[in-house]
Amino acid sequence: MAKFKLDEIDHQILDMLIENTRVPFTDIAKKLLISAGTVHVRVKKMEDAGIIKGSSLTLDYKKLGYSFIAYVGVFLQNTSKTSFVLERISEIPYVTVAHVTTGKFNIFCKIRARNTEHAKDVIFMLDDIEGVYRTETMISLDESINDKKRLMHSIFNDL
Amino acid sequence: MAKFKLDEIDHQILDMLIENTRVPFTDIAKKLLISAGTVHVRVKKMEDAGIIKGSSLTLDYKKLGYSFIAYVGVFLQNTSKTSFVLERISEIPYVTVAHVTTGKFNIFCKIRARNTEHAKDVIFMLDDIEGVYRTETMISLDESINDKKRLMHSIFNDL
DNA sequence: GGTGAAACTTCTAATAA
DNA sequence: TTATTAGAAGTTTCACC
Repeated sequence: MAKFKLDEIDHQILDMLIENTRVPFTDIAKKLLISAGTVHVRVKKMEDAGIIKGSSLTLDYKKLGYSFIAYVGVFLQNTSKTSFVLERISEIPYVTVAHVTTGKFNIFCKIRARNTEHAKDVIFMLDDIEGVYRTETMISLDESINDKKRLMHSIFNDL
Repeated sequence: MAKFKLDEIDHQILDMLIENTRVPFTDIAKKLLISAGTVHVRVKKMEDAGIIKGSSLTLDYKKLGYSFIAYVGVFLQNTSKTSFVLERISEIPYVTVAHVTTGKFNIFCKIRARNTEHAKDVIFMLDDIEGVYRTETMISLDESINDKKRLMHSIFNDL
């Protein structure tokens, strides 16, 4: 995968859009002392290059009654069953991310649930998948998410 | 934390915005057979209630040269050092998420790096934090992210 | 609550530099 | 590559259901 060449202006545009995707291009233009047309062209270019894959809302799941987060490590009976199990896992909506990993576990996933009871149900669903030997759960007591902008700054300085 | 009451229309609006935050309100209105003004008011209400916390871009980190993902479990010498260590961890931009967890590890984090070499540097940074006893790394070979919309549908059906 | 229309702002594509 | 510009499109407010 080739590295895409971002210049300082692209970087600044991304910076503003990372914080709020609906910020008007005219505002970005004003801040960067360029025209809104230029912002438009640059964003389009980054979209076409696939750097910007899309945009999404950040929701408060706690306010929706889903305050429980856990990570579940999955041990398989046999690694040849990996893709089958991944498929089954992807059918569970409460699993938000799944990884095939090296190290202790074969598959590693993050789940989001209403409460302990509900999480138990979800973990049982995972345990019940054919090919799963056993699972190990880590309950999150507190989640802190690092600023995406910070990472982007480091990435930009590396390029 | 009180659960917020979303009705079918709010849900549909969220659904469209989750997929693309820049979809025009007029498009949403057309699809849901309501006025653009109503969409506007509803979105504002969800923002005010804090359900919608913000919006952000989905970036292709691989294309930016950052294809390495790992999870790192952190063992502390003493749990009283948790907040101090979390502070230090939050200063490392390559750590994207950190959790305080029950179970095997005291702290659990996700890192994103350029490559194995770079990841090693990041893990050494974690190891070097005062109060960290040792760490355990799981390298992600493959990440699959479940559709946010699927989770929202389940949440909506639960409410 | 919702609507429709007016006033205002922003987007976008073509043209020019 | 960037700026300008003008018509198209979107947002937001408000008087009225």
